[in-house]
Amino acid sequence: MTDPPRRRDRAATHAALLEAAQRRFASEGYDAVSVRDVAADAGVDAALVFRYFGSKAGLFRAATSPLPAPADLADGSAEALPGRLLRAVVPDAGQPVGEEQLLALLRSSGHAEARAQLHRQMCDGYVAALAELAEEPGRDLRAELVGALLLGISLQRSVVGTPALAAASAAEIEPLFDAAVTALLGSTGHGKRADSPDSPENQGAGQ
Amino acid sequence: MTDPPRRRDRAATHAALLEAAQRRFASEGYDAVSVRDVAADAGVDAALVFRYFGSKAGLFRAATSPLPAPADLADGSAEALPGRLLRAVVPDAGQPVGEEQLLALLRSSGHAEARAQLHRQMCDGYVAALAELAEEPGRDLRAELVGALLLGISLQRSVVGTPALAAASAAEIEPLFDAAVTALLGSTGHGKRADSPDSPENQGAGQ
DNA sequence: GTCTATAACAAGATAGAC
DNA sequence: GTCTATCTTGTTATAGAC
Repeated sequence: MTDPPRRRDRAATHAALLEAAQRRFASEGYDAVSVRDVAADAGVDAALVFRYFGSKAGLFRAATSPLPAPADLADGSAEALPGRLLRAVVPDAGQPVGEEQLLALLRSSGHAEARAQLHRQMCDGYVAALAELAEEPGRDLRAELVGALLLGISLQRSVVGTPALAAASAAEIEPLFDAAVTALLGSTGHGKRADSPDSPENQGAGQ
Repeated sequence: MTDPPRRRDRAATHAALLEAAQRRFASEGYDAVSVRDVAADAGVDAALVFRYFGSKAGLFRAATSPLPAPADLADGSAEALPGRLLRAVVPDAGQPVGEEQLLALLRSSGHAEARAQLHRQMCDGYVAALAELAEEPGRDLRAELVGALLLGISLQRSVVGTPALAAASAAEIEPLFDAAVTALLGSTGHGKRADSPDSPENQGAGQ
């Protein structure tokens, strides 16, 4: 779909296959897309998939492993982290970051492998970083609830398609999102605000 | 899987097929389960599926349409609605309400039909009821964000499997959830609490 | 020698004929 | 209700172009 069918370039074919797989898996899920589909999208033959990725499962693994780097979310000021997370989920410039990979994993969550990867990425990445900001008691629970909100926002926008959320920009969502995150991370229902100088800026992500 | 293989009862066969389909579609998604699978679970032949439901798609439609009644969520006091929603998503008695249907729809969301049904159920049911409680400006956006939180909680528990949320009971989650809902529904970031006697108890669900 | 396409295989799917 | 035709799937072996 990118070039005339003849393209004798190992790297380019590999990349085209991977990109096509990311799009297909994200929009249709693992089972609904055949290796012939992604090969056709990439403009090459299906046999190439096995030559470069070993199997369909290998292709899926390669297409879904580069989830949005959790390291990028950990650096920077701690108080601004929720905002960074929000912009990662609802990009302003229209540039999707890891939305496709997340969708691919979710739509393929009937498979244990996809579920395991989703679990790892979520727990070790997002939730661990958020737990640094949460207060006791229930630090982990608080962090996971913020993660749930982010996950829900992403899903509402991409698959459920609720009108207001799908049309809203990050700037419009941010005030509400911030208030909710503050309520979830702070003391139980006391309406604690983020401007309290707690400064938990140690970013060790201690598991 | 329920009875000896011979059972000449139209209604019982129909019900057994439907129940098996709900479980299978929820745990594996539309594409991963074959009509043979659900027929075997129901203890009948695969051809019966086509006799009773017309096609595989018809079976899926029948298995996913009875989402948790949105009417049950609309009656009762308006302030208690978030709590009712939470208990619908994380049941105390271990009895999943509409979780299976939600999972089935999500795992099959690569198909436009499943996505459309998900959209309808979400928008016309949950979000419409929640919008009654939200303040301006951004009433719809506020309601959809609460819906996103609920959706995310359900997903974290069932597919992602984040530890704290999966192990928590509704009673443990409720204080945090309530604080977040209050923040989302109330005025922008002013930390408005639910105990304000706004009393929007008109339950007309005027679409 | 390396990259790509053709062709064929076994297994399993849906669906319709009996 | 059973059986079976037809199609699609993932995958491999083989042959062809650069």
